[in-house]
Amino acid sequence: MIKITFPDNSVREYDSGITGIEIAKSISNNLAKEVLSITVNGDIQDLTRTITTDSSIKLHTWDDKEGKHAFWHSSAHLMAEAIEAIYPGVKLAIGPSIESGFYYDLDMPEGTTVTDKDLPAIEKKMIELARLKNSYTREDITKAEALNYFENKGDQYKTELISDLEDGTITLYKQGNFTDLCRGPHLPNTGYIKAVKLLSIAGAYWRGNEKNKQLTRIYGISFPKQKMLEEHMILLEEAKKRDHRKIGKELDLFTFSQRVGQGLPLWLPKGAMLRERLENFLKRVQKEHGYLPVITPHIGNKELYVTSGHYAKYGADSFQPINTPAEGEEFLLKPMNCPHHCEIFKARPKSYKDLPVRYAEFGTVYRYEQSGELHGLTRVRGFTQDDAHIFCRPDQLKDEFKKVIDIVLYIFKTLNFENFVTQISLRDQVNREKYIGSDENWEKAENAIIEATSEKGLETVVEYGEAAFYGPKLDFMVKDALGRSWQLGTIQVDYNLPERFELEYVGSDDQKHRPIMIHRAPFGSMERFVAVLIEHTAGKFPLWLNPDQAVILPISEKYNDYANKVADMLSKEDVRVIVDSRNEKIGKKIRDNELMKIPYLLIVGEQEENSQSVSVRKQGDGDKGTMSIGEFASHIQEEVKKLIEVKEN
RNA sequence: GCCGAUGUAGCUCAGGGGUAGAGCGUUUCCUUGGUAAGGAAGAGGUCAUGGGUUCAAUUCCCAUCAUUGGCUCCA
Repeated sequence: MIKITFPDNSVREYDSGITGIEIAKSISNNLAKEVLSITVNGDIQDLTRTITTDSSIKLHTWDDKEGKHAFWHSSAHLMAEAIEAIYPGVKLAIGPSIESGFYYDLDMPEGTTVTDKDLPAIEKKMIELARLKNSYTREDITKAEALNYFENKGDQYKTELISDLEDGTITLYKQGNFTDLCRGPHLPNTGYIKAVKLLSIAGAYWRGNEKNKQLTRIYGISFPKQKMLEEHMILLEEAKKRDHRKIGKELDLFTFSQRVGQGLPLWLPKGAMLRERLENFLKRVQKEHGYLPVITPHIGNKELYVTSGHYAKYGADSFQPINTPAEGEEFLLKPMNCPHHCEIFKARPKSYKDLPVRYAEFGTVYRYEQSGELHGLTRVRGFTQDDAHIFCRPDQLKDEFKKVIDIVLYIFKTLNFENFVTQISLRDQVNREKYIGSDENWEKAENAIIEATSEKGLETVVEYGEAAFYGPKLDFMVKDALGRSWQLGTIQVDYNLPERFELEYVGSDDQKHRPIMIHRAPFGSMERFVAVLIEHTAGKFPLWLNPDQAVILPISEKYNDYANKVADMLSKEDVRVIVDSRNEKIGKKIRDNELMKIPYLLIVGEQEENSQSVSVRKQGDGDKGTMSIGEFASHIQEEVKKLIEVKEN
């Protein structure tokens, strides 16, 4: 007998050689049906593996990510089996489960291409194979045997993967006629997979390197019940409705013009109003935190960027220099504000008593992003950073860094961004040639970030290789409607630019010292931030940000004059209000303005004119009764105040 | 930049080898209304651009541009 310990610390005894699925069955038949994988002493395994020693276990169902992982990973194998059956000669690369589903990278036989039209046939084959309920069976073989097997099969990707593995046992998984190199774990059999949807097809480089061959990647998702698939598809539809590109068009926020150029957004009046509100909000916060405004030009002499190191790093892939009538004179569209700000710092001598200085600018920068990478407002070629650079002494660094964290968190809190990931982006541990600066400075900078975040009690993930070329970063990542992650806020510690620009201050010892620089942008860029804000709110912006806070709807054209009078009065009270004076019935006006997501609809007709009032209707919430004009104005002011000030603590 | 898809009216889309359609929007007129679509008439398109095949191309083929799903990149 062996002792099995469960997550709640209860212990049961079983015969040695029991399997996970049998343990589940011993608890309840329902659990046995739902369980998908098992963790045994910290090791995720198949349910069908035998347990022969005292162990602590956890059974995973669809509700755990470990359970989904096994399910989707098995689905990837099932898809590969189906594809091998339909396209003989296909070579398989890798096929993992991902956060939402799975994919497989394939090298299609010469002359064969797969398009979305072929996906239903693969889905059908997968379901057909799933119904056979073939077991996923695990087999341990030696490295030599594995190499031999895949060489015979002519699968160079698998042989390459195996060659890189340590000597020793290698595991294969088989189901039906399909064998794959795999660590597992997998479902007991293919019958668990009841519903499959192949979502898209894309190119992906072998091992993620663009110098390698491009393979065909098929993304899919699968479920244990047909109904769950249907629900998931509805969810995807809902997410599409929140897409900032769609809402941006519907609400007249921004547009693009081919004639202006790709990736160069045009902010329409309503979008500009929204953005201006955000900028004013941040300006107020920054003023309270001791930031000083600066303004710099959109271009800079090429030498500026040679000094900063940006030219060597990005020059070839950027907008190319602007020439002047003078021989050999070249200017760059600015891709960064920091070199300009360094020159501002340098313009006057600084004492240690002057530090920290914090220069802030909504600086528009231009970067030649690859054409395939442009995406709505989230990835563009011209954008405005809510940039600031803090120049401080070493003894001030950590404290300044923590203050910036406070600003970012305050902003996220005010805007109800609750689901964000805080990522510490450090140097690549192996490839260091892409970074500038001394190891010593890098270590100091990296430690400063690690200490500041831990003292702030921030939950962070660490990513190596994600640092900027001049220093490590703390990034705040937020997801869009479709689950894609975008970097918004960023805080970066930099010892290098002060060196390159020979920045100095005079210390209390009357000696020259080098300041440390913090780059920071809480929004990241106005473009990207507004995009994510649109997706978070589905266009229902908080009252203090909405371009129009209220729209006045006259019952008929007879009341247009009164409507305009009300609009004037409210404007004087700083309420942003418009009048819908179209010759339409009131029902139509209500519908149209509800769809435009304007927070308050004010209906005015004979009764309101007589009593000098408005009939208030809240967006999505119906009739709120009648108020005097003054009452409504103070109601709006109160609501705005609550939204942006109560969260201060 | 790479692989795939897409490009028809301001927007959302249908159509299809014989030079075009719907709904919404817009314009004009009727209507002047009480909490999510009142009615009528009209305007609006070199079917992304450039080549090719064909008696004939918006439709088929190729290229370019743009958009888009990914990949790589992202100061």
